[in-house]
Amino acid sequence: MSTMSETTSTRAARLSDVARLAGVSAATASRALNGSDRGVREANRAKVLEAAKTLGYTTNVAAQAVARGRNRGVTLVVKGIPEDYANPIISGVVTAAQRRGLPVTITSAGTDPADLVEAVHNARSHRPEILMITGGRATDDATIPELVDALQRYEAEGGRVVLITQPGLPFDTVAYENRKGGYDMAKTLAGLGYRNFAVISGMKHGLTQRDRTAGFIEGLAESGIQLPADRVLIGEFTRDAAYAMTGDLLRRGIPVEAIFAVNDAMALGVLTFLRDAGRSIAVAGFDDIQALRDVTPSLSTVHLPWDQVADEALTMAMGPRGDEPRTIMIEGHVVVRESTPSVVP
Amino acid sequence: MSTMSETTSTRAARLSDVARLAGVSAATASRALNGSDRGVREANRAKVLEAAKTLGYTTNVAAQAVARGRNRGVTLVVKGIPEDYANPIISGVVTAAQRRGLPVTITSAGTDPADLVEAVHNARSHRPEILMITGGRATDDATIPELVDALQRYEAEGGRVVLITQPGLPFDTVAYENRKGGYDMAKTLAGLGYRNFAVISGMKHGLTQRDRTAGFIEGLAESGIQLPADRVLIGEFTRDAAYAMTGDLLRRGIPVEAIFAVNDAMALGVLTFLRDAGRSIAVAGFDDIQALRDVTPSLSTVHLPWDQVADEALTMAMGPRGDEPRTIMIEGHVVVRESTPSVVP
DNA sequence: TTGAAAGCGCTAACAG
DNA sequence: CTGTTAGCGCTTTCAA
Repeated sequence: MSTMSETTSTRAARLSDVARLAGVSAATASRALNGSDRGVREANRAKVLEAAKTLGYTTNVAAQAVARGRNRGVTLVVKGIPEDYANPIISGVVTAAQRRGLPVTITSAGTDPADLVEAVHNARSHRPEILMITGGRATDDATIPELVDALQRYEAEGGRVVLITQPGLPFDTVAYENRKGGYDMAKTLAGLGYRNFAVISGMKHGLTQRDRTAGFIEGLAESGIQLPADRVLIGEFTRDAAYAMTGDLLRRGIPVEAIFAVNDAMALGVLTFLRDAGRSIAVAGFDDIQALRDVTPSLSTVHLPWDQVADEALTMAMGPRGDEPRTIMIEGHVVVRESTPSVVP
Repeated sequence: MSTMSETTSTRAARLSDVARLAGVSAATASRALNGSDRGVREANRAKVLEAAKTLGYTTNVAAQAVARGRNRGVTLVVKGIPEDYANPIISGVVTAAQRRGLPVTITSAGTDPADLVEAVHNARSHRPEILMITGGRATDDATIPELVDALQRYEAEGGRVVLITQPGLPFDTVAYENRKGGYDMAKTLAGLGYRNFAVISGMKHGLTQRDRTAGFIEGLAESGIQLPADRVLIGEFTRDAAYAMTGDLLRRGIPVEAIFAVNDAMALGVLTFLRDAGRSIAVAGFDDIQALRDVTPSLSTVHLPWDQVADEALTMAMGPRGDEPRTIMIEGHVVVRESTPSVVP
């Protein structure tokens, strides 16, 4: 009668189906397919593998996770994927995990602090072995206690937590020498002959930008240059905000020779504004993200070894847990490119 | 004796713990916490919610998935995350799913066709409601049958599959009018006054680039311009390959006025090479990815509405399945920017 | 509206 | 090396 439309909702093949077809017990099939054990006779293993293939069997990871109590692999929580399309940490972690044969699951949290907490709750509900969190943190973040609580509970339950970028929380952390990077950049720019600076920075309470800015100011001071407070502009941590801030800055008519943006995305905004405005001012950034390598002029910045960051994080997560939370600091180094030509005679 | 180190490996709170604390049955707790039902007295619901909070309870999604037979949300399989850091589809899907309150899981497949198959197997093992796959496909891809098989099984088991970008497979698909885009671009460039062209294209059997190239050639032909076969260069589908290919092209000494790269990433490679070589030739791309908006000269390209693409895909996936696989074609439109100035007198 | 009980598909002792 | 037997934590009939 009815046209043979595919209403036939097959049941997915289960382990027991495979076992039956192979003529072994479910336990043996399990061992052959997913067990870390070696204990399966070769003949049986082959039979099971073949049965699985003809049945199109796929492990039900959910069931596996329930039985084992944990999900294999790492869950990476990233703040604001939609905005930050070129997040270098994502590809770093994916690559590093792939190399170790670990499945990675990426989940995106909104940019709001509360979103992060929610995303962590979600991630936790998947019971992954490793939970990695990346994205800046602010000192005035009211959700921190809640976040820490959720994470601590998670660790108490046997999960491993590694934070990237957010030092100061009681968990294993990989962070960068933001202050030193800013400091080095200041020295470098001073060495290049610049004297009049401005800093384009992000949210007032953001840890990352605060340290980078502080380091920069310190470096200038050591070079005998005082940075007036009104030369530090603060706004959103984005390219667009930086674009706008640069406009504000120039409109004030201050004779700036070089602008330090606390990250590359913002530096890009600065660069673009200057180009649009037909102004020629030196610009430096921080991060050295891949996505910017074709920008003109090429951007002077503080290079951060992203793959290494990801790798250290994973190594930490896979090793035994220490008595105390550890923090690995990654150093960057200044790379001078075209955006900051020497002005020394 | 022993320092009170945190060896206490707590068990994660379970539903039954919550139920006990709230003084109700597990069934009721379940209904209050995750059930779509309404049938729980308000007083009880409140008690359960509070108990869950004090216990720091998080649903065990794995167990939930086992019990329900499916995992809520969409799993997005992306080809080659590490390389393609600026994949516009990722952010589109994340955004669209977020808007609908659907959890998204992103998994990365290598660039090799076999990797895709493996990634699909993996994704399938999570039993998500919706499986979305994105990434180009080649006509000579030997793994297609296997891929189709895995996907069909998945659908037979009740899952929903949506392909983005890979028309011609028996699944619901969202694709772009690649041919038309290439065609329009050719007409546009011809209208701008260009006469001598070259095309920088990707893998020989790649569907996407093939269509874009074919459309472009057709558009030129209609404008009375024949494109000699040796003006179509073929290589990897990447910025770096395009960079190298442009070098090859110019070394041949052919008088090219405009280069059409089949995607923006490649166009970027072309642009950069030309800049490095100090040559001034018009360049056009395809995709209009966000990441390139600050490039100089700004890139003329075929704009594709990525968010709409993602949205259509999700709408398709959430609606009822049709008798036949449907394909939604998304049209792009040419955007002329600085990289292709008019040469008409 | 609520609870008891029977699974969901898999793994992990424990014998054999 | 292999099978048997319990669960893992949650949902979902089915009765009450």
